[in-house]
Amino acid sequence: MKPVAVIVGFAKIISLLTGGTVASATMKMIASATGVSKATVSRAFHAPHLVDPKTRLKIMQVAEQYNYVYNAAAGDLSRKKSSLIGVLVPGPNKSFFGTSLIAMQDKAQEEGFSLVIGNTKYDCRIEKKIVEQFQEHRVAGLILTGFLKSNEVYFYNLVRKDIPCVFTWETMADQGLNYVGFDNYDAAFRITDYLVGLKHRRIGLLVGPYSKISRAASRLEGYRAALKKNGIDFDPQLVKEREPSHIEGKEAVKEFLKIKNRPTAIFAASDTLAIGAITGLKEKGLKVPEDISIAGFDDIEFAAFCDPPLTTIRVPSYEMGKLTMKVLIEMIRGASSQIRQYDLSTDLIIRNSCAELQR
Amino acid sequence: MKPVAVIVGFAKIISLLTGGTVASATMKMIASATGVSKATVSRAFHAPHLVDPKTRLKIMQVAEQYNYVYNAAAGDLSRKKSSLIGVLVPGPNKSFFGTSLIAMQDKAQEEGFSLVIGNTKYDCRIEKKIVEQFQEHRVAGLILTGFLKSNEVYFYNLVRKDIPCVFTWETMADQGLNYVGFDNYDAAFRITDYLVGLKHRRIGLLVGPYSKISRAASRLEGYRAALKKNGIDFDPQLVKEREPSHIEGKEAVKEFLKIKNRPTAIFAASDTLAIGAITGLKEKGLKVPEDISIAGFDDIEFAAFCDPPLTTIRVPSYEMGKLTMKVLIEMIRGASSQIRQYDLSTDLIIRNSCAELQR
DNA sequence: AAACATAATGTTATCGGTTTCATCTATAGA
DNA sequence: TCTATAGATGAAACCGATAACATTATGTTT
Repeated sequence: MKPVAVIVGFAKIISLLTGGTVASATMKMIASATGVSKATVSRAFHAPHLVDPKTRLKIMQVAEQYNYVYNAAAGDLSRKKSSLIGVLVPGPNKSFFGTSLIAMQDKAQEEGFSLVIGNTKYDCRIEKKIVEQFQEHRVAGLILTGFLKSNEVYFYNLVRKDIPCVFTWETMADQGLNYVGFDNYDAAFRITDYLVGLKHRRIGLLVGPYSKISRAASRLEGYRAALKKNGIDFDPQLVKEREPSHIEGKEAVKEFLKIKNRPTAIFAASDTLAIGAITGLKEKGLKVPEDISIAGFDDIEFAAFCDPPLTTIRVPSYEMGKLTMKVLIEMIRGASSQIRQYDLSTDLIIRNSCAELQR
Repeated sequence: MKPVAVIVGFAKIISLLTGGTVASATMKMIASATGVSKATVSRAFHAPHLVDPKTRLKIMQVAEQYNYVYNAAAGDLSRKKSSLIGVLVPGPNKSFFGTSLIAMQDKAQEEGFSLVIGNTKYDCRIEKKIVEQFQEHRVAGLILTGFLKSNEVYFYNLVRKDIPCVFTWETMADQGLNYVGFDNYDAAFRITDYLVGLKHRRIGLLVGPYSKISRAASRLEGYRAALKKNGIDFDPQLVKEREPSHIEGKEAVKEFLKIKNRPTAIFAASDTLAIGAITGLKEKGLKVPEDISIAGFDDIEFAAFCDPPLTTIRVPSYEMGKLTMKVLIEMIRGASSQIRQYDLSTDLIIRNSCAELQR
């Protein structure tokens, strides 16, 4: 009853042909089989114009026949270059993984680079270990989604070592750092200000690990600045620092409810956190936005499909990923070591999770 | 007004210390600086028990001082091994990227492997190109989320070449193939059967590119089998083959509505497609599940948060990713070339997007 | 004290390419 | 016809490590 037909073709081929191991061919082998030198074979691949078309053709045929596969490690070694690009990803950030990373991958592939990824899990020891792994692989360049503050000293080494680095998902104050990001501070400011515009004055903030990650810290600052501008006192009680996951959001929101004079609106600085918060609220029998307003950050694909649809900040994840990779590759190739800094713009997306405060 | 404080520490360090390029040190340099041979340095790192503790200490100090970083390409070359694992990802599958890939990454890291990822975009030429890139990098092993049917002949080469390969996200009929998957056929069968249990007899199927991807083909087969079991004739009109994206789902569902004697339920063989379909339906003023039932597949994180919450099949993405990587690494290390096949189980998750047919 | 095992280190070939420099044709210009 | 020059190829060093084998120093056994 199972759909065997689908796979049978493949199965047959394998069972027919499986046999002894085929030791992989080398240029040396191709060379002697063709009757030329290693050097000529090498040229035939990477500098065809330097070799007689006839010779080249013969080499290619022999290579084909021997099932030759180029050895990138050997090539990279002797050429002192690398076709690997390291991408350092923060925690299991869905928004990042889902969109920016794909964009980077797409672009890298087009340009003949392979991506090596590493996930820090917000742990600075892991972060360090991964960067070391990257360096051991002599990556041609590095993409960093910010860095953990505790590793500052460490990171200066990267820049100093002339590994092309570009930061993404945040802007860097330093003039000497390349980045393709957006203004986290400004975005947080705007959405908080929007909430105040809806008459809210007790506004909770549910934010990522700002003591570790400057991106999160900027959002906190933006939030504070918006309060200040509107003459609202900052209340530390109203700030909760959580890792951006659905479950953390759900639990944190319940703590907000316990505060006397509880917030009438919560700005969750990631959609995942926001959606978790909404669930938590529903469990407690509260309605969004009637009883409490929730705003998110990221505009992940599903922000528009949850109930209620989420008011949030749209971050240009795909464009950012693509541009970041583009810039990095240009740095890797180009001689120009000019500093490149791009600030992409974000949008405030108003849906239905925030309402004017009724009283 | 900007939060400069956050980054200023880093900035200062960099501006203070940025200077000339540091040529990266080699074992040879460490050796001569320490007054020992290259071999001893190599041993100091990888076989410390073979070297006098005092010598080792001195080597380590010198290495530290010279800021030495091991060169993996060179090491891999001479050792004829590799610490890279290739992961071939199908299209921009959020569910995969979001969860399985993270799991793989976590596990790989623990074991000292780096991940190289490639995205096929459902294009068999790209798929081939990526696999070639992987081979050029001499990846120690390969994780394949199925393969495009058009590349069958090509893939036999991989298996034949003794690159450890494990397939994931689907089961393979062939006895000689390693996989960690789940039964797509069975899962599709169950959810379709569930729909029939709700009295539906006109059930649409919105499925991934089954002519390219056997995983999708299995879901189609499961759907057909369930219909057959219940004595319902298969109607080709009710099957739409689409790439799994939100937008495709939204548009495809509108075509379903144009069919005379239109379906009363739609099984969308991916949650993304299902959520897109729900949006499309809402746009047309139809209610889910009152007017039409929608079932999904994957149980992505947000399936529980859309409106209405989605009835779907839960796929153990994280466990699958972790186990796949575990199996692969065991294959890479272990001498045992025993075939490993794991079928993980899926669950039918009933939420509110499907209702009994009223008439 | 001779014989031998063991520990610590050095020598050298090798992995699979790239690249510089030298060599050898073949064609063009004088 | 002789030299200049470009075109095609080869020889060999090198990239940065590893590992088999050789060597030397140290300690143990009888």
